[in-house]
Amino acid sequence: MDNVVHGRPYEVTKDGPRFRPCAPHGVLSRLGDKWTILVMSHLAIASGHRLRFSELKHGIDGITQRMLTLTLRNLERDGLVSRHYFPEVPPRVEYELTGMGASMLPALEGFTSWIRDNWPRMEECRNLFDLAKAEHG
Amino acid sequence: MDNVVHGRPYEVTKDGPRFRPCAPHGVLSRLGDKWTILVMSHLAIASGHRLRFSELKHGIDGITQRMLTLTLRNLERDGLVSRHYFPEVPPRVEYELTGMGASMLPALEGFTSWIRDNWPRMEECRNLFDLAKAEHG
DNA sequence: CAGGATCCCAACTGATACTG
DNA sequence: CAGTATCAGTTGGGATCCTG
Repeated sequence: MDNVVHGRPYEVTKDGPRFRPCAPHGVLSRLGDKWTILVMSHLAIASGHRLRFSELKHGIDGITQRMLTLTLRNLERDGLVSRHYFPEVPPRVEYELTGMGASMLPALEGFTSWIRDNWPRMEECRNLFDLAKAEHG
Repeated sequence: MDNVVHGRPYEVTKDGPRFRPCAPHGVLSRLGDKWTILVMSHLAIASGHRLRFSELKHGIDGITQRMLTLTLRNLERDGLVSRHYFPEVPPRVEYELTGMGASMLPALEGFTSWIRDNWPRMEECRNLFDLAKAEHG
């Protein structure tokens, strides 16, 4: 009803709370894709939160031209990044975090700092889990 | 070298900072998959942070048995959820947030509250972007 | 009840080649 | 330089059937 957890409303039925897929998943799945966080992090530490295409491409190990383009288009579509095109020869294109994009950084930082703190333990848990699974058969 | 942003170390080269794929992406891609956040949210609001398989299945609209099992196995492997098996007939299995799993909730909540606040604007941006793209050709 | 095993399709990603 | 277009490989997820 008016209940909300993790940004998601849920209804209380006689069988318990019931969620349906909605907003948070869309954003998290975007951030969880292969390159988006790396692009956001790069822009986050850049002066003016602004970099040109080739700087991003060079700074992100292993990204292809195609995937960088797709990632930036998605971020632009979501209003998190703005694209600045300079009709020179050769052309120059700069990408910049928007106000909304920059406003996301503290929340993202909060979350990723939890990850940093807990990552070693998660690795340990995974190893234990895989080990237990391997030996029991 | 010792620079860190979003939980990720990066090295400063003569051409600028350079990241490589690492920890935060793994966690965010897990949370960004189709069902994980829904499962976490459900356990978050459950009494004792604990629910049985069928309660989760019934409470998450559209999830299949297979995907719920896979999602829970991944969470268990990461040490975020623990599995309690009761050898009765018919069998009963309960899933519970671990201490580490519960410790993630505030960070997740911080992030999803940002999403909730900014979601309408993101939707608007998407519509504008799609519209502009459609009319320019 | 909980979940393993299979099959199949859709979506994501990479590699490569081409262009304003 | 900063893209777009195309093709191929891989992965994610749904549907279905079977079992302790």
